[in-house]
Amino acid sequence: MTAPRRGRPRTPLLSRDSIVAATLRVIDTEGVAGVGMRSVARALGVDAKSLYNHVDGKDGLLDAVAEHLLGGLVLPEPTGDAHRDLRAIAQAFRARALAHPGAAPLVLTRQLSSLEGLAPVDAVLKVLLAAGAGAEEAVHLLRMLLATLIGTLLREVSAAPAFGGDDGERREALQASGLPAVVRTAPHLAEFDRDAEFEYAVDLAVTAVLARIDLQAAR
Amino acid sequence: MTAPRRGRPRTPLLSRDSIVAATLRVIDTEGVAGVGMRSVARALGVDAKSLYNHVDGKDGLLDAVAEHLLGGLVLPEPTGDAHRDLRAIAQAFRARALAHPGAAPLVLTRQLSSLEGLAPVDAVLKVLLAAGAGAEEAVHLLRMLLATLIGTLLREVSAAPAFGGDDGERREALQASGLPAVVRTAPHLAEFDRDAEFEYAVDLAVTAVLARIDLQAAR
DNA sequence: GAGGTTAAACCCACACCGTGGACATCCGCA
DNA sequence: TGCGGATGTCCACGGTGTGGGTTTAACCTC
Repeated sequence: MTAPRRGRPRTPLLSRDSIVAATLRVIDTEGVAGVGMRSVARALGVDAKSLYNHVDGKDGLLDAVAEHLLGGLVLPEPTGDAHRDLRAIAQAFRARALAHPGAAPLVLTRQLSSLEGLAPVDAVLKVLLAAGAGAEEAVHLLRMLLATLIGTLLREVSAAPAFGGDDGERREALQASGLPAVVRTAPHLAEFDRDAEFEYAVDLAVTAVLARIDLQAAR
Repeated sequence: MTAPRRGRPRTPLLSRDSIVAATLRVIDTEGVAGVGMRSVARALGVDAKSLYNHVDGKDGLLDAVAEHLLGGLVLPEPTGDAHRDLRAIAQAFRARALAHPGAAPLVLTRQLSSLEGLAPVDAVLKVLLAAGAGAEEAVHLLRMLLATLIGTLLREVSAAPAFGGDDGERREALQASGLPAVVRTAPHLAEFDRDAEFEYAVDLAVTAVLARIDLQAAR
C-alpha cells in the first residue's frame, strides 16, 4: 500500500487554472449549486483545504471562474459599421456566457474588479466614440447596452418553460385574473425562441443607441 | 419554572406574512446571505422547523419574499401618454425593488410562477397595445423593456464604488493596459449617479420601443 | 554539500446549515 | 365525546466553509 501523498510534491498538482477548470466541470455536471470546496477538490483528487493555496475562499473561486470565462472572450474584428460591430460584440459575449450555461449567472451577476474583463468594454466604447458620441454619453450608452445584454441573457439562462401554453387549468386561472392584455398576448408569451429573442433585443438596443448618437450630433 | 411552549398554541404564532416580514428584517440588517431557516426563526423567537409549516424550504421562503415585494407594487394611473406611462411603471418598479436593497436581487433574479406578479406585465402590455403594437411585437418589446430594467437595477444594487477615480495606482495600470477608449472615458466611468443613470436607460429604452412601434405601424 | 526557508498539500476540528422524523399539544368539527 | 389535522418543539444527520497546526519536499544561500 502506498502512503497518501503528503508534503510538497515535485511539481505542484494544483494551479489556479486547473482548479478553475475542475470547477467548470462540476458546474457543467451538477450546476452551480453543486460547487463547493469539497466537491471541486474531490474532482481533482485532492484535499479541500489545498485549494486555499491558490484561491481565496469559495467566493474567490467563483470570481476566478467568472474572470476566466470573460477573459476567454475573443472580440470580432471591427468592420467600421457601428451597428454590425456592436451586434458582433454582443454575440461574442453571449456565446462565451452560454458556453457553460450553469456558469452564466456568475458571469452576468458578479462584477469583477480585474482589468482583464475590460477588453469588451473598451471595444464597445471605441465603436461608440467612433460613431460620434461624446465621452460622457458613450459611457451612458455603454451602460445601457450592457444592461439589456445582461438582462436578456439572464432571462435566457433561467428560461422557465414559459407559463400558459396548453396548460388548461392555468389558462382558466388566467382568464379569470382580470389581466386582459396578458390574456390577449398569452400565446406569444408562452413561446420563447432564445436566438430570435436575443437578436430582437440587441438589434433594438443598438439602433436606439446609434439613433441617440446621431440625434445628439445634430443638436 | 415554566415548561417550554409545546404543542399547538391557542392562536397561531406564525403566519406566512409574519415570516416574510421577519425575513425582510433579517435581510435589511444582515443581507440576503444572512437569511436562513434558523436566523429567521430566531428573529421570531421560534424553532426553525416551525417555518416549514408555512413555507416550503428555504427556496420557497425566498420566493415568498420576492412575491410579497412584487405584490406590493402599486401601479400608477395611466395617463394615455405612452412614454410617460411606461416610465412611471418603471419608476414604480424600481421604487419597490429598492425599498429593501438587500432583497433586490431576489426580486430581479427569481422568476416567480404566481399570477400575482403579472399585474405590472399586464400594465406594460396594455400601454404597448394601445400604442399600436401587434400582440406578438408587444411581447418582444415587453421583454426588451424588462431586460433593460432588470439589467439596470441589478447594476445599481451591486454598484461597486466604481473603479478608477483618484486611485493613482489603478490609474497607472489602466494607462498601460492598452485600452485607449477606457482611458479616455475613465473619469465618466468612475462616476455613477444612480438616479440619473436609471432615467437615462429607461428613457432610451422607452423611446426606442415606441419608435419601433411607429415604424412597424407605418410599414 | 549542508542547512534553513517556504510552498504545497495534508488532517483535525468547529460552528453552522437545511431538513427528515418522531413527538406533544390544542382547535374545530362531527 | 372523540378524533383528525394543524402547529410548534426537540433530536439528529449529513453536509458546508474554513481556521489552525503539521508534514514533507523543493528551493536558496552559504
